[in-house]
Amino acid sequence: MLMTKEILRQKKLKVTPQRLSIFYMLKNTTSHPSVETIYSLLRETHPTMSLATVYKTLSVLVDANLVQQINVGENSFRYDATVSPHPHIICSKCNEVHDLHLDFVDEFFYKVQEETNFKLSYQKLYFYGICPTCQH
Amino acid sequence: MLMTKEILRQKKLKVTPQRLSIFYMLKNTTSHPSVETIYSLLRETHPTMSLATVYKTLSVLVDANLVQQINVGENSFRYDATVSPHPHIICSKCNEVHDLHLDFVDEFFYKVQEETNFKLSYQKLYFYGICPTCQH
DNA sequence: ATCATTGCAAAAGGTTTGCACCAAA
DNA sequence: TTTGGTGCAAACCTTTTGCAATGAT
Repeated sequence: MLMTKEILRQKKLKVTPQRLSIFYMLKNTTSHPSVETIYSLLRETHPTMSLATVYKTLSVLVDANLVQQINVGENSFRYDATVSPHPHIICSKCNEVHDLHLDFVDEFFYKVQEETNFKLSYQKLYFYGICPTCQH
Repeated sequence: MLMTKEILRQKKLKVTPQRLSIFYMLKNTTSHPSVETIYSLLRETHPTMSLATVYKTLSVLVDANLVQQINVGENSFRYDATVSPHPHIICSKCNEVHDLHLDFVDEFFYKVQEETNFKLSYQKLYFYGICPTCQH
């Protein structure tokens, strides 16, 4: 919990219980939750927290580059406290979203930059299929 | 125009002026328009077409695999009549979305499949940066 | 003639905003 | 004490839905 507080201070963000709890929860899940999911889970421990606060807090965390927003093809966003540019893989059956850490991603990034003459800043890579568990 | 009609017939979709015009326009643009853009452009030539029809038609075309839906991080979808799984590159300044045709994409796809044991069906790859024109 | 598609309006998400109150610094 | 965050409700925007009228086969 201390760590979380310090990171917020470092970014010159006011430290509030709401911000702490949202950021802390995102750092401790691999499920890439949506706003609705974050809200319902935190309601259990923070009954007064409003949906608007969740939205506002996430926006602040994204702007501070502490959290990234992803869109996997649903009509809502999901959030990920791992901000390094890593690909995501989505199971079309159970709809779970997993992080991928692949060593050849950077190489790919630079190849694209070279071929296009864009000045690239980041990438979002999504892979869709059936996960090993759901294949049975 | 004949081509468009035939493709719809082939997919056993009823051929209507609305479907023809939406599909035809998507096949003849590289701008990856949103529903709103498609609707306003087509209103000029088809004043009675409704927004709901644009949504329903796009849904039909996506299901028939004649059009793909992409989400580039906006809170709305864009549409692309090139259905082969190619990456997109987005300029963060002018917000234009371009197709990328890279020979090493397939290789990348199979590498991910091998490493993850997923049975992959498709991928969505987005690159973000500043385009050559906007760099000046 | 049949049955799917269209257009309209209403409803349903998801997200944003304005403002009074409250809490962090 | 000041500044900015929170919570509530209303508004907004994109997308979906129900249904009667219309059009494609």
